Amino acid sequence: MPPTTEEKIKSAARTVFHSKGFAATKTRDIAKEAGINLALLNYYFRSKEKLFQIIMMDSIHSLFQSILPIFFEEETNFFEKIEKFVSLYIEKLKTDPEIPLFILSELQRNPLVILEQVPFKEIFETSVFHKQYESAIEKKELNSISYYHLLMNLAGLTVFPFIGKPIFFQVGNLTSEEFHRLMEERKKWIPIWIKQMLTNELQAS
Amino acid sequence: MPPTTEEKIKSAARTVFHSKGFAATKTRDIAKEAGINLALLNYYFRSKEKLFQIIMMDSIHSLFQSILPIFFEEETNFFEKIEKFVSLYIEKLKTDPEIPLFILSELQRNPLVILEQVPFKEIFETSVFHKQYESAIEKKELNSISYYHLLMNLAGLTVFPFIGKPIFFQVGNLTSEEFHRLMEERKKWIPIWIKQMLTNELQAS
DNA sequence: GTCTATAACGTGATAGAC
DNA sequence: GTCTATCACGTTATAGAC
Repeated sequence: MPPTTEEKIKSAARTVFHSKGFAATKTRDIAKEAGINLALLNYYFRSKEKLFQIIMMDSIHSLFQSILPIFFEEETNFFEKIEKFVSLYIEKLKTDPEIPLFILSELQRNPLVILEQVPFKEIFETSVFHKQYESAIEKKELNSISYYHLLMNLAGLTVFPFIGKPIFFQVGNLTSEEFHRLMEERKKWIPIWIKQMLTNELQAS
Repeated sequence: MPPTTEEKIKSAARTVFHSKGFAATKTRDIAKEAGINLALLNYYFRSKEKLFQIIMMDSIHSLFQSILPIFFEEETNFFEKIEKFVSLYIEKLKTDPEIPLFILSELQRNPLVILEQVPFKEIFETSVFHKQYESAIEKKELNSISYYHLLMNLAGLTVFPFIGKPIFFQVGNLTSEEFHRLMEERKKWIPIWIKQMLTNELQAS
């Protein structure tokens, strides 16, 4: 079944918006990428703004839908959740590496539209993951480090390599294959590093 | 001494470019922010593009000039350099939190202009920091983890909280004061975490 | 150096034929 | 549904008075 015109436009819009952002994207670029006429874009989506909102919501959804259930699982423990999250997220970012920077860039310029629609807060506060963390802290099984530090470390270690990719490529003449190999290694390392942070004796200097 | 007109324009341009990026910035916004007439912008800087290049080079310079010398010091050891870097960088990012996202966003859309002018590669390959790392690996004082992992972890842990700030604020109703307190804590924790990664027994699962 | 007025152009969107 | 042609507007940049 060949893609419909609507799908061709959405797919082209995703590509162009992801790489250039809203302001730098011309509707003509999208039409050209989709191999259709400019007028069709407005016929199907009314305006550039409407089309963008759809792509943005799709992008957020595609980035979070796969990993959210992990944090709400009852049958896995705290560190198993971290392992699953890191593996799945790196896998996702290997195929769509531009999405985080896309979201974060547009977020700075238009916070409300995005943040209002994504219940980050509820997600993290009410998750089983959060409960397991609090419980482990209370039982002194884990070092008492702020939950925010944990989230920042998890996100920073997992996502940042993809955001800073062009710089790392420049620093090391890294090829795409080498980069992917490094990301595969990180699937194993990041959970180990996180576990160390939370369980080892921490000697403040 | 009051700021010259040229300085007022540059300062306004920095503010607006940093928050909106090149494409979304209108020269009228800059003129208004600077409290001057639109024509003056072209009188002093010829074009929006030229003005942007100046701001971009300034931003890169301001983000790297303070931390680069650290990596080339002869008198400090490997872990002392990490401590100094983290402290200085977080301090810098507390006053200019938008610069990393600004650079990374524009980088994706226009890699050459930026990467050509910043010798990241030389910086890291020829640094004393890199030599100390290689030497410690050879003497088996450190776990043999790729240098890229080290750079990614260092950058991810330090910079990512500032890039993802709006999300963390949403997740936790974090106030600006609490965020700054967390960043102060990270000045101490990040070097410790990095040291653990490099020196502790790492049990692969 | 600084301003007002305006030229030149690009872009989002629509009208209307097919 | 899809196209060509065109409108309406905003934006960058400049001309020219002061």
